[in-house]
Amino acid sequence: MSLEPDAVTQRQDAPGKRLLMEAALRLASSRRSLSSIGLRELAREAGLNPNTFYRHFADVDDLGLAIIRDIATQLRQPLRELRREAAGRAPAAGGAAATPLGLDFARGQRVCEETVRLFFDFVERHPEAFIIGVRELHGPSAVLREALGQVMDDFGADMAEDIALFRLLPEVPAQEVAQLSRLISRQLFQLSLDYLELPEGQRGEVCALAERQVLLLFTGAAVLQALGL
Amino acid sequence: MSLEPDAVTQRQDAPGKRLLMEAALRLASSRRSLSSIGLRELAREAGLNPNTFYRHFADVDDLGLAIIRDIATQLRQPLRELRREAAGRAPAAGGAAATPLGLDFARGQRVCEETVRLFFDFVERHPEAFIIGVRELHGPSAVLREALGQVMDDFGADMAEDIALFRLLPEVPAQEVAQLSRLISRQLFQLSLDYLELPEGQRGEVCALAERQVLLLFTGAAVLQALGL
DNA sequence: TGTACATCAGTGAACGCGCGTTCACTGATGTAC
DNA sequence: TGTACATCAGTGAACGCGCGTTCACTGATGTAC
Repeated sequence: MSLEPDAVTQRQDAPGKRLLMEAALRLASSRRSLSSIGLRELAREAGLNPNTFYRHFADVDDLGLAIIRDIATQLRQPLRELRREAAGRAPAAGGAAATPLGLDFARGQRVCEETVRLFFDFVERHPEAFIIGVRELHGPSAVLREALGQVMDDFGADMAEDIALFRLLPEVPAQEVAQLSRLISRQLFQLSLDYLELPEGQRGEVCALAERQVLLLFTGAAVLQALGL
Repeated sequence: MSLEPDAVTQRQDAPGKRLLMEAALRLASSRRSLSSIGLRELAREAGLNPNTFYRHFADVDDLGLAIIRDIATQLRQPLRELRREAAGRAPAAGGAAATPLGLDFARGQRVCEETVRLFFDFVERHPEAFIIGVRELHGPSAVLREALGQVMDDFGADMAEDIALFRLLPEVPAQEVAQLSRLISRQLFQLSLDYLELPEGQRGEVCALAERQVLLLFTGAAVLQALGL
């Protein structure tokens, strides 16, 4: 079950296939959208014959799907581990006195901070993946949009599972947590682009903004639930 | 000051320029991203000679900017009016008893519902504008991204101004309201794509989800403020 | 162990086509006198 | 009021180029017997 993150699709692939996917990653993140990459442009970037493309992919959408699957596999498991690491480092509060509205604010805040910070560290190490992911989520190809929507929802589902596991929102029903997680997941992905666009020095601001927003959403969900709305 | 929404740039423009912009709107929303539209493809769609493009625009980004300016002008004022209409229809609660945490929940909820519903009605009448807006916000052209980011922030600033005007978050400082408004503004634009992608029957769900999210954010902001975090 | 054959990633030349861009032109509208 | 000229949106032909796709080929690897 737990293979090395980048081994699943890549190790057994032909070198040319890998070269093409890496070239597409490079081109799509810096210059253009995935669907508008030219086949010859791609081959040039990969240092291969234009024709080689057809040995591995039916068309550009096919390549896009392969890349998305690859990215999703590379990101999903590490992101879970990040979250569990963060939750593990922020122990639960002692008494019920510290938990108004059934919310352990201090712990929630610490987990948010930790997770968000680790998330953006991770963004910094995989810029292309995030640029392409967010861009194609609203891109012109319906096939890729759908695939990426699914990936995002999977991330959201993971997050919801962890929120339940660590009892971060004990009073809130599962379906609400799921919606909240999807919203946070998408929002963090959006912010990852802002993060990458800024120069080194100002990235901390995006991080702080994200922490604040996540805390805001957790609080809102807990309070609305407590008020029975 | 208050010109007709679509008169500002269009009435004085040459017919060919209008035809080209409308053709680009049609193509970019249905098929491709703005920056990947071919100049001849565009001319064909507009029923004009390919050459005519150069009479009005320097390059494709130039056309994109013109379209964005046009869209922003068409949307901004009507959106404000929508919000004021909604706020006007939801009168303030009577006593302080109904306003725990300094929040008039009943009124806030009604204003959210009304505004969000009117917003999605509006989305339904201008689908191309929203599709292009959100797509290019994360598209490959840095020039267009920047221009659209500015537009979104302007929308957010309008919203913040109205929140202050109608005293929907009286306890929350202006800067927090501004951040909250930007977040809501972006989130609603994102959701507008989901809305448009669904068939008629399921669109209500997106609307309900949006209402819930906006309420969640308002609540979170008010509570965090009240708790002094 | 050796030989014959199949598989398959990658090559290189060639095709027809649509692209962006240029040029010189037309014809309508506005303006000077 | 009429004539001459300038402006400018839109036209049509032509250019060279890079594109996607095809074909027949090579050479390495694996496999059957």
